[in-house]
Amino acid sequence: MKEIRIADVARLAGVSTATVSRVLSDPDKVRQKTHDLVMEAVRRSGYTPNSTAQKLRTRRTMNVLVVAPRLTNPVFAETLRGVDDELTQSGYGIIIGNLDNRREREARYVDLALSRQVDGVLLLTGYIPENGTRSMRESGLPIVAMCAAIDDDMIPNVVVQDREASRRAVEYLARLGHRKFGYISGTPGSIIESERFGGFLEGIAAAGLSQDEIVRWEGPFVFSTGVAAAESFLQMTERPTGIFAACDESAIGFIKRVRSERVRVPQDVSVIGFDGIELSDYTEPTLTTFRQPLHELGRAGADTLMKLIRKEMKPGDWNVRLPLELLERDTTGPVLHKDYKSLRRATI
Amino acid sequence: MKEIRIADVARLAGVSTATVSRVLSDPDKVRQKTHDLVMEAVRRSGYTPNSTAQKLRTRRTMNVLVVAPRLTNPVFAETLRGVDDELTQSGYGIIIGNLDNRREREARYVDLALSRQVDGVLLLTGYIPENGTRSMRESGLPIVAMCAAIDDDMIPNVVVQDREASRRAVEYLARLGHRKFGYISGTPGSIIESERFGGFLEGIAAAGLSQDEIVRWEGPFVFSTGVAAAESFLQMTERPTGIFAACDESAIGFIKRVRSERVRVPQDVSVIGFDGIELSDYTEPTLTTFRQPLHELGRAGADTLMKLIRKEMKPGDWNVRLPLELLERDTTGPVLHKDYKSLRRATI
DNA sequence: TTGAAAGCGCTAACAC
DNA sequence: GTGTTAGCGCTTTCAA
Repeated sequence: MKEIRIADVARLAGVSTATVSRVLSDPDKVRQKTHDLVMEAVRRSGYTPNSTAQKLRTRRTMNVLVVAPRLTNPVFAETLRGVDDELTQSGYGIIIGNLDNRREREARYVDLALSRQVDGVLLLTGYIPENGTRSMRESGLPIVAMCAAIDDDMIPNVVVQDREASRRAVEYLARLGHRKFGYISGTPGSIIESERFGGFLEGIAAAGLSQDEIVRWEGPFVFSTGVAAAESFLQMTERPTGIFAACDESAIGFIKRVRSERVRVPQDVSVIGFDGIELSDYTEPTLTTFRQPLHELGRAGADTLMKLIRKEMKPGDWNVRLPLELLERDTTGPVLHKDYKSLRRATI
Repeated sequence: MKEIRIADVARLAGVSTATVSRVLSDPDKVRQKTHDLVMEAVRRSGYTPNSTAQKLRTRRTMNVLVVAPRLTNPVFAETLRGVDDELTQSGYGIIIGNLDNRREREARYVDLALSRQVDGVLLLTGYIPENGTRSMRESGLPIVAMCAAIDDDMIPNVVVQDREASRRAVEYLARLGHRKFGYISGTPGSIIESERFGGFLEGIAAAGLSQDEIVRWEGPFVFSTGVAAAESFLQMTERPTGIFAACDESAIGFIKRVRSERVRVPQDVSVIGFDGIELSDYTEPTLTTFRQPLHELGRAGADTLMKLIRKEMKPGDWNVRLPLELLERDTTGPVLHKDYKSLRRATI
């Protein structure tokens, strides 16, 4: 089976290759009669343009690279859908750069950018990938950061207000009368974790509290981190009454564990999560949390990249910071001092 | 920032473009001194070859398309890792075609193949994708089917022996004395389901039993299908003693539900699953099941495609059928008629 | 409205 | 060992 080239179609239709090309890319530039003639030839021959040749000639690949730490993470998956929606609309394809949490896999995608297999890059990593020698930045391609701000004039940030929301979480608990706080962390060292913890501390300071008053439990962004935090919590004699978990999974883990020891939520302890995953609305009691606008984030990031690629904006032109929505549900409530003390006697 | 081309490097090193190309692709063909000279120029200029131009010239994209029904399915995820291992070794990249269970998404990937953006295709779909007008087959690209056999001389099958294993499952239960069987299906209409049910029926026939003796519960490949099957099972007066579930998830759902009604596994009912997912070894009791050689499947499929691309084999040359391994664990055992009857009186 | 021709950046014959 | 040169298949001036 021989490859069909544009010249074959041109010959079949009795026109030049230029005309065939015009019919396929901009039909209005061609007489109706010619158009029909060419389309018939295309159909008869089963011609599809060779995309590599198109790319070389137009110097556009119509592909965008999306680099993510780990695909199975539902947060990234949902963001990716937003990206997909926007990009598909603009006729762009997506090449997924899945790091699978291993930094050595970055090199591959740096090379992809350097060798111009994509027209732009969306970073869900929080940092700029490197291949040992060179950074993706050197590709000169438009890049948009979509997971924590990257401090680089050439890279617009389209992010969620993690820090602000974390601060608001503390304010919210403080307004309910809470004075003693617990913080369940996410993956130590990750950008998201440090943003959220930073916001949490800001909230503590704003409430006029000392950092000595808080308890911090460390662990990755998973259910069991919350369970471990709960174990520690249950051992304490002076328990915090307001718990902020850096992700819903650990909030849910925490609640499940303390409830099994007859600690009441929210009467004895208020818990607020982060992310607004689907499950948070199905738990008993339903989880108070911040909903991340992931789909919007995906769309906004992709939209920004499109503008950058089309040179409709310059990198410094704007930084988007999307707000999170507080979902006031049933795991938070006012402090009830008496109940809390009697409970402590009963369960310790 | 101007693009650096091979001519720039050539000028910088004082050699021809052909020499630069040789240094980069086949260093042995060039004198050591020239090699060093060129490499220095490459480093100084920060040159990376334009991959689109390479592709057009060599007529190879060094990319393979992998089409999968749904990425979040752990079965596909694990197969994909095997594919990745093999392909990376050969210097090939992967373009993931995720259908997300929506057939209309096929078109995109058919076009990808037709426009020659890949050198070959790995199908985890069980059928050949189409775009409404044309089939991926018309691309003329090498294709390998890795999920149920596709009956096409041009497409080698590298598959797992679903049918045989299902038959063996029944044989195994029959050997333990079971005569009354239940079948918990997977997604109705899917190729995998029909293969497994087909094998199950073969086993029933081979055991000299009638199809009237069996109970079949329908539902997708998920946990809740097993739970629903269990509800139905619990209502029965003449319960089957041997249950074959078309996937581990539903086997686990079934077991969990019946155990909560004091039905003992395996004393009252034997259950055998399919796939050998990680969880199957963590349940209580541990699940008897067939382990799918997913990683090997991925490697074998990718290896076959590589051979096809390199023209080291013709499509009809071989069809691989990988056997599944029976993991005899704790949810299967001999029939105990007496216990079973007394139990029935107690729980109904 | 259409055609001729140049050239995107690279590799691989072929010649030296 | 190295250079010269002819394309890979397409789009896009430019001229008619």
